[in-house]
Amino acid sequence: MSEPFYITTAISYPNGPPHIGHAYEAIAADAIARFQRSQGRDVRFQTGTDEHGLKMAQAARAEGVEPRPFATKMSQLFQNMCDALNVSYDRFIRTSEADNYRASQAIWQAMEAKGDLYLDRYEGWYSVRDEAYYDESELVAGEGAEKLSPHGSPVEWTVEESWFFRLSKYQQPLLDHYAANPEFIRPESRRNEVQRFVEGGLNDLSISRTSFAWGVPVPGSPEHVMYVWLDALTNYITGLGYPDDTELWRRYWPANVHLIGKDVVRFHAVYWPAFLMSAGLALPRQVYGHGFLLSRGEKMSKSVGNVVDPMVLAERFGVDALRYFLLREVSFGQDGSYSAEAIVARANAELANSFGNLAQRTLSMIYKNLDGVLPARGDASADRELFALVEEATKRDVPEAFDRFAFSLGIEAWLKAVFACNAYVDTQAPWALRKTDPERMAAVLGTLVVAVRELARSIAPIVPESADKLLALIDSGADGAPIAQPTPLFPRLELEMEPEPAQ
RNA sequence: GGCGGAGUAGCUCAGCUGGUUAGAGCAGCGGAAUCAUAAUCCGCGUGUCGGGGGUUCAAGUCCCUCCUCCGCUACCA
Repeated sequence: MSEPFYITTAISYPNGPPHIGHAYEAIAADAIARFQRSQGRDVRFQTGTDEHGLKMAQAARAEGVEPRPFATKMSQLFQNMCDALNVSYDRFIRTSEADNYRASQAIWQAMEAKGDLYLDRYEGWYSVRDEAYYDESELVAGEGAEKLSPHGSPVEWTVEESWFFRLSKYQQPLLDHYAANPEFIRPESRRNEVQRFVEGGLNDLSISRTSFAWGVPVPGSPEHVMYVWLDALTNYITGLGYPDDTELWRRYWPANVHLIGKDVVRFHAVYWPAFLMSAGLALPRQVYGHGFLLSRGEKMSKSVGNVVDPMVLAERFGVDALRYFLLREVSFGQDGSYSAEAIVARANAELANSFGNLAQRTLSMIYKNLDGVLPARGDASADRELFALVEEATKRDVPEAFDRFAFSLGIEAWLKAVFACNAYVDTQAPWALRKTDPERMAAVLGTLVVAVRELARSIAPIVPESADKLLALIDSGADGAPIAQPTPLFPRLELEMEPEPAQ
């Protein structure tokens, strides 16, 4: 049986519709999942929505509905997005599902049994909007005598009975784990940040709330619901059947990678492993904090009005063009920038012109000059050279890069092979051979079709729909049957004038 | 304030433990070709490697310092 590979995205908080950042993470995770499958790994891929907490309850109230139906409606938007973007998840999990309640309560009880939970009073300046308590010293002055959080939101003095988790107890164990597992937090820069943070000392963590009811009830304390991050993080093991000793659980835990945004690194690299240690469970092998997507170099926010709906982009440019752009343009792990011009430029130059046209000119010549029957590959030195080059890219460079999530480097290596194929077409000039040496023409086209097939397989994790379509056409001629007339794989995109963004 | 990262051709960036004339892609300019989605191929880069100082036979690559930007984090009040 092949080696298991469990990958998760962060689960999205659906108090608003999905934006391009959600799409980016889902697409990246999907590319990893598809790539690992192509390498023969037994992949399990989970994504979903994180639906509890005060902000969801408030968003529901603002629409005059109960939290649960509201969450159901919003969650559906995220699942629709994943489906539209060809995100090949095995499970789309919702933290409000019954099995997540059971798993969250089970991990709670395991932590409690360990003696790591205690009841205390929590008091301080609480910001509803930030969903966080602040120290007096962190507050800033607003208009008049008003006190505001560091983010400028109103705060009020709140006293709450709360369950606490002895996070402080895990400071050293966490540091030991980071030291023993250098790959636990990636990229390197995030690892350093987390390490400094933990070295600075950890306070115990308040992990229950009594001020609202939309959450997982705390076992034995029905007036408490769990801190939203606790049941959110639990989703990663809920999806495998925890607390039951299931086949999924034994096979896929610990996860190979939690793919997350850099903003939630602390929850995944500090709190989550501490919870797991407390509950006596294995820790994930890696937490990878990717960068943010910026709009023309600027942060996206509702107030600036530059928030991008991924579904609109997918519709306008095509799912594969969008997927390709995001993984090609952005150096994974770092922040990256998006613009319509950049998508059009990349998609046209690399997908439509370089690769799409290579496939089209190759298959079109076969269709027109060889009655659509795929010829055998050639064995001249030029053919062998091209092969060696394509193999080097598709069998070595691309997989090596994709394996460590270096998508843009992998795609670059892939492109080099595509360029080489186009150069080969030009120097071999099969259209001239048609008259002078038809046999050689067939050999050249045979060489090309094999190369194109390899290239399509290699890029399939990034642009699955187009690659599969091309592979299906080529494979339809595997047994000597004539292939159908090829049609362009990637459309050339137009950059239409768009109205000024709404202010 | 502390810690960390970044500042290299018009644009996006590679440049590991210091060593021949500092690289790639895009854009731009010139040429070739015409099978193909007017797509492709070939050729062309004299850049103060953020500023200054230093170590060294030799520094983009190490040290000091300054400037700018970003991330994490703290404190003052």
